[in-house]
Amino acid sequence: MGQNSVIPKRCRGRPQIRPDEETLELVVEAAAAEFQANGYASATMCNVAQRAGISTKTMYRLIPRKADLFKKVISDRIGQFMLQVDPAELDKYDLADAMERMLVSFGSLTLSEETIALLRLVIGESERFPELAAAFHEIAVVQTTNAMAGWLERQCRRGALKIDNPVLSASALRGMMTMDLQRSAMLGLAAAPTPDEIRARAKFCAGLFLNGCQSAGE
Amino acid sequence: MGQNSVIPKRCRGRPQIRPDEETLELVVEAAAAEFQANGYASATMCNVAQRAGISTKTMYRLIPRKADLFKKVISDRIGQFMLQVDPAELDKYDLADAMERMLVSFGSLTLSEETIALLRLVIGESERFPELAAAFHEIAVVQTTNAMAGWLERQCRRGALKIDNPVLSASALRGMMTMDLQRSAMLGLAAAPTPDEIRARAKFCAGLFLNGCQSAGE
DNA sequence: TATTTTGGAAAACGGCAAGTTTCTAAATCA
DNA sequence: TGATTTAGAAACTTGCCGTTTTCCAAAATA
Repeated sequence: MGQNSVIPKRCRGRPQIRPDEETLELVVEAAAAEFQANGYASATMCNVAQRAGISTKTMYRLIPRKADLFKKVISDRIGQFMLQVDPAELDKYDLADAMERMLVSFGSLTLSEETIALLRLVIGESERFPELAAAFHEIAVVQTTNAMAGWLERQCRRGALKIDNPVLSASALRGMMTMDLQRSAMLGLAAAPTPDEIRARAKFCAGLFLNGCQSAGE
Repeated sequence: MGQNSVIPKRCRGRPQIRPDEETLELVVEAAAAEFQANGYASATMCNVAQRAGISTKTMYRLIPRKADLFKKVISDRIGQFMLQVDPAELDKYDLADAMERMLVSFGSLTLSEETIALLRLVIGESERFPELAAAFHEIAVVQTTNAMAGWLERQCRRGALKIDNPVLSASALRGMMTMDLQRSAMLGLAAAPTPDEIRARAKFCAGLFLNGCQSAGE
């Protein structure tokens, strides 16, 4: 039985150049480029096939609908959005440094060229593909917010922070860190920020979040 | 000369039902609804004419290209984005209240159904219409940020705040106030927030911005 | 070599939507 | 009333694109 699945059952006729899975992978990569370059409506299946270096016939055998191809492109890429927050690792640093590091991770994730292109596509097509919008939100927003909120809560238990609503605080933190940078990039008005820019903004946001900016108390 | 321009020069033939300007206004409103409902690519000129209650012939006489119609819809609506920050008015309140009020104004502006629909359109079509993206950014982002930054700077001069970079701080403040709410709405996952929700978030953000959340100093 | 299976190029098909045109009715002046 | 000008409905043209199909060369087995 193990042998059956390993040994390729050679049959008559011209053999496939690649297994279908590999060809499909080529198609999905080509489609990602095409959709990102032109958006859903203006992307054409002919272009996708050309980018992939195969004929439309072969492409349609593997993935018969444009809408399905789009869904596959998006959902394959949504999986990248896991924000790794390792509390034990972060505990090695003092509070401000730890928060800064968390924000750098988060910023690098959400401000990459690829993420921004993906988000632009999902927003633009959220009417036509609401299930993609929901999936994106669940993974890229809810889960990363929860990861940050969990870390905040941990700091509260340690007595380092005093927060009533960690989820709300995490949401605010995300917003101050990435909103403007992400939107400028989505609108095509700025390149995705460099690591240095991300670090600088993380440092600023950590300071603001922890200390506020009121001069009265100082 | 004044009379010449006031007296309508009646000429032979069937008179227009409305002056062209009014008809064009109908078209633009109809187009706004159509674009918001379907996006640029899926909106059809036939639907626009139907919504406006006119024929395609009349519509094309007034605005010959779909792309031009889209530009007109968007740029007509970009003008609404002036954030009014009246320092004299805000000075009547204490710092936290004043900031809360400013954030409520800002939130009401940027989190309305209409603004969110507009932003979604601009983002989705920023490849095809980069000049619209640039105009939107200048008016809706740069100018409102500057208005907020100006107010922050004023508070610094009064000694109420201590801020190195008011523009960066304003950007952070905007982000924490609106990012998540706006994105959920843009993705179609939540309705635009109610005035109560906006007020609550403004209060939270003002507190966080002014005081931070570190418990060590308390 | 004959048969079988595969992939590619390109034509064909069908529908849709941008933009045009034709035809007719309405409304006004001479 | 007749000439003139305009609006609108609907048919039409045109071209694009998703999808299917045809035809043929390549590559394997028997």
